[in-house]
Amino acid sequence: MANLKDLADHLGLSQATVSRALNDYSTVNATTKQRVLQAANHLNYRPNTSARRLATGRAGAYGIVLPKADNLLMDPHFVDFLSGLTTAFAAHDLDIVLTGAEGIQAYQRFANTGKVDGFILSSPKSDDPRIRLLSEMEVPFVVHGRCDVDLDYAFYDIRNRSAFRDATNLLLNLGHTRIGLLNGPSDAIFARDRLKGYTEALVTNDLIPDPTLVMHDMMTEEYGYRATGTLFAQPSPPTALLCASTLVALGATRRLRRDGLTVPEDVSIISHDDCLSSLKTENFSVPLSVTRAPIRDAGTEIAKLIIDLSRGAAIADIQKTVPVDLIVRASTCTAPQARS
Amino acid sequence: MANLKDLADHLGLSQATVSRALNDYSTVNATTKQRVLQAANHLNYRPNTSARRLATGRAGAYGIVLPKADNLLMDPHFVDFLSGLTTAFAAHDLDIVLTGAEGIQAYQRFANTGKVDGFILSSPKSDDPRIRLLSEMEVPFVVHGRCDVDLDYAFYDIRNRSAFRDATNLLLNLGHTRIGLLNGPSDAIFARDRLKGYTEALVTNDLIPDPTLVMHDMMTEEYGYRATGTLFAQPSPPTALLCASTLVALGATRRLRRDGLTVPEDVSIISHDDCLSSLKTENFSVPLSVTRAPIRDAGTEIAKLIIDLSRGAAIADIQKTVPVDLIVRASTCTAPQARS
DNA sequence: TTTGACATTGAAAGCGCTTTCATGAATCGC
DNA sequence: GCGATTCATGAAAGCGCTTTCAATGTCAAA
Repeated sequence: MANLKDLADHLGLSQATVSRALNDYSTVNATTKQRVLQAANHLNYRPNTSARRLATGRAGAYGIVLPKADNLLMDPHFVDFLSGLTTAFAAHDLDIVLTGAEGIQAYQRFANTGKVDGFILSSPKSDDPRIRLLSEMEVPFVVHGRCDVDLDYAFYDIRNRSAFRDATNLLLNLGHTRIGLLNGPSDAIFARDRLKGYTEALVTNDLIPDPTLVMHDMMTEEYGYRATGTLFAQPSPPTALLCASTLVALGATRRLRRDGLTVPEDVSIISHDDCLSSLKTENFSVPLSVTRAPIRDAGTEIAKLIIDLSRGAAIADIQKTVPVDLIVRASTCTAPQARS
Repeated sequence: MANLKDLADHLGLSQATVSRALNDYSTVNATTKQRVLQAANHLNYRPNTSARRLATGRAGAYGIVLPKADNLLMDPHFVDFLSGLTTAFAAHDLDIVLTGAEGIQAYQRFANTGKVDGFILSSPKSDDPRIRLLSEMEVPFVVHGRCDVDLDYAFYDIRNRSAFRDATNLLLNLGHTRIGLLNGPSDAIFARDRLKGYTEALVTNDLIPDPTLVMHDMMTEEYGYRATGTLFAQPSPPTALLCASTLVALGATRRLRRDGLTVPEDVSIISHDDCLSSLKTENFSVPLSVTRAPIRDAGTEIAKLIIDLSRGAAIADIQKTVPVDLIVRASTCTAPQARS
């Protein structure tokens, strides 16, 4: 395994010029640069990352801290998110460092060791203490989602509120007046935003939101199944369902079918679709109408954002909220009572 | 951000002693050790990882290389696997480095830079070239699963063959003679092993395996749905189904229900269960009978294995094949034709 | 011919840690 | 009470790279 010294000796040059050549400094002669590059390639030279890091002070990696009892890692969405992240990082020769650790001070510990240049925060809580801590430490970070803190921070988020407002409106236009919402966990911001959009649409249409139609929980298949059971056991059950994820929608349809209800004739469904690669909504028995926002995109976008941020971009320029498509397929139709 | 020199100056000691104290050398006086530890804690000192790596030559991290167009990251199992891995690593203050890269030489590039001390290989192909490369490079690595190479390498695997043999036997004992197998991708070793176990059981019971009853594909929900459709469109459809994953089983049950078939009266189902945290088989409408092997355990075990391996354990001691439980729940019963 | 600007390169000082080797001081056996 | 150990510490070399600063040589301008 050749090192810089070997390479320099081999070329009869100083380490300095070789290093400069490899890092494409303009001050080094074009022909020597060529020579160096060739020799490096020939000797299969790879600069030692630790040495370079030590010299430059930059790690070339970004961290994701996974609390031990994390529901992040219980989340199939995380895989697709990671996928987007790593492909985008690969192009810049950056890595992502996954570390399991307990408590908020893990971030501090981690950043201070210089292992990473910054962090990516997933599933932020409403008043997430990590934001304050990292801001104070002046460590670059990008949040996937948003929080309720009066701090300026970089984030990437989708328009959850308008997405669910639009979806609700569509159902209302189809004549549905009792719409169930199988939402995500109540302490998640995205769930709160979706609830806002849903409520907003109802209120705008002079309907009084019925809290018994709204459920909150971790977005598993079973939750979809159970919550649907609960909703339809009510005296006046909904005629339409809004689901927070495709897995939830899957559970919901399973329950509906068990109970002899058909989609969309008896019940319309709109689900939020993160475009998980192992669960495609267009291939559902009844192709699902969805609010569509590929979570993979979040990964690739956040990669770009944190790179910009590390290069000194203003935080205000690293705040992105992207729109969500509403795709109508076969799981939505006119409400039963609105049909002749 | 204090460094070693600051700390040493502050204590009136040399960097050497402080370093030794922090690394718990026995040669340093107990009271000074105390003093150092306290001061370090007080000054919130964290040794710089790059410097330490450079000095020791060890990275304190293991790598997972994700090919760009990877189906690893399309796999919900991967999340649970990672979860196990990181929690086990956290206890040893090790990290995992995720890197996106194309081609096999990515491993070489990656190891040579000293970013990681070794690798974890997922979804090995039958004659996986990575094994040979890494063996030659003498870089520690543990394979999740097994390959068809005549090299000695460290691995962790579950007894796929006996698991599916047992499951098939159970179904045979219940009187089923036509058993569908919704297997994983045909180029995956685990799928091949499962097929072996399945075939073995049939042959042992004097049945001729019918290739039209065996399907291979990526283990998605849709695959379960479609393949089940195909199987039951046959002139003599199966009375039992063996599924390679819970997502596949989910798709299968969806299809069966659509086609008006009930589980287990019309069709018995046994699925392999990796115990994904977002999809629990015990909560299926009809609780699933399963061959059970938590993939999370694979993560925690592999973490231990690679640590041992790096410490110089013999490869022969780092080859683990764990048994799989067969759990009978409500999705299996006597074959229809075997009932009076 | 002298001078200054420019283009290339090298020497060497770090980056922050570990670890070998040397050095005193204290302790022991006899 | 003296050499031989043991204990505890410090000085300093090095890990492999980057980067500042100085030192060449070259060439056009004066």
